[in-house]
Amino acid sequence: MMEIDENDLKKGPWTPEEDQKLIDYIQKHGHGSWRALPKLAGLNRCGKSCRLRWTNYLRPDIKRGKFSEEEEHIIINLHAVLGNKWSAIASHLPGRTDNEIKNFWNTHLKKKLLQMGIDPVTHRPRTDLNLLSNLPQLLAAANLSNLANPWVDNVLRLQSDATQLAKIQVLNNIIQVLSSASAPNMEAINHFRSSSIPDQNQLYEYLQMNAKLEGLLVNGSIGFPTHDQMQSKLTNYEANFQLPQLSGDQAQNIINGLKMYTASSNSTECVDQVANSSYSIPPSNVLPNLVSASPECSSIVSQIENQINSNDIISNPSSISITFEPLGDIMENEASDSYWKDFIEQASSQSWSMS
DNA sequence: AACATCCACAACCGCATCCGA
DNA sequence: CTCGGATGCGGTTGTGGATGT
Repeated sequence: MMEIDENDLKKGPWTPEEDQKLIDYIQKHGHGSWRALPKLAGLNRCGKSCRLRWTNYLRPDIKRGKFSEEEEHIIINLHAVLGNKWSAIASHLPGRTDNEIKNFWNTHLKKKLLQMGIDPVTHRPRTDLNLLSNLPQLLAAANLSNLANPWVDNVLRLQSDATQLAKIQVLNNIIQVLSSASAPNMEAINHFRSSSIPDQNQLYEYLQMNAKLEGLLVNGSIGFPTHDQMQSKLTNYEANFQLPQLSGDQAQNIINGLKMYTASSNSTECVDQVANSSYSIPPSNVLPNLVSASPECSSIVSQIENQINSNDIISNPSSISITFEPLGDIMENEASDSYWKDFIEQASSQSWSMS
């Protein structure tokens, strides 16, 4: 119920009378200093409470009511790019507040994605979840083509070599864990960055490829792509992307990074399994070499641009939802601000349906 | 009808960031 | 430069209505 704090300021739900006082005052005088406003407006509230009530509820330009399907898709796409940056997402949805979007996400969209078998944090198929405990089962699952996730299952069916895909998947997962936005381990990531990996650009390439695959898996219709759709996408995908070759040193670094990452989470056994398993790292004779490494950030940017502009491969904003630090640096770089602004504009207008 | 549980959402809290003196 | 107040942000909580038993 209504509560009064130690300064005799009211908390909790606003009454219509309070709302009216706030509206009247702001319409006459503007809000000015929020701290000073309550006294001037005759409200027994703190300034913060007034600001929140105004910006989230009383502001005249607020759009109320249900989110449209289009808004829903925009939110999902932007979330894939921006994560829980609610205010940034809100800035692309006129009339919607960050609070409203956040609530909508937590109450509706998260569940919806989960039901679709997509991890709402990573926007990846949920087979990535529980990675560390699932690793030993992954290969067997791939060989049986019996994964619970329909997207992955589809892809696996289409692969001539399910084992190879399992290897890709494992490496995906390792990198995903190391770069996870939900639980970043800076020590491990920095290890990755500063250690003796010969060419980090190969990892960038790999992540992009990974993102492409993710795009194939996650994007498209809400509902499962048909066999023909998957076949066609995969054909394009395979024609355009190749996997990086990782040397033994690189592999060891990944394992070291993973060890550091998991050292704090009682998963050392799993790490050892990864380290010792025959399928944890793609050997060079299984995975094709990189055609070319792209040494410059601008190259990555242009590749992403091509990706956005290309019609042949699904261009899903979530395909850039990589939180691996070096890419994060690019996103932080002021020089590329305008690029990202453009990108986000495009992302927010991406068509959701598979064409 | 009464009670319990679930669910959606407004509002709060604590921390981060901004900005002017 | 740095300090402190103002504002913004994201996570979380509390409340009330809806639904289930």
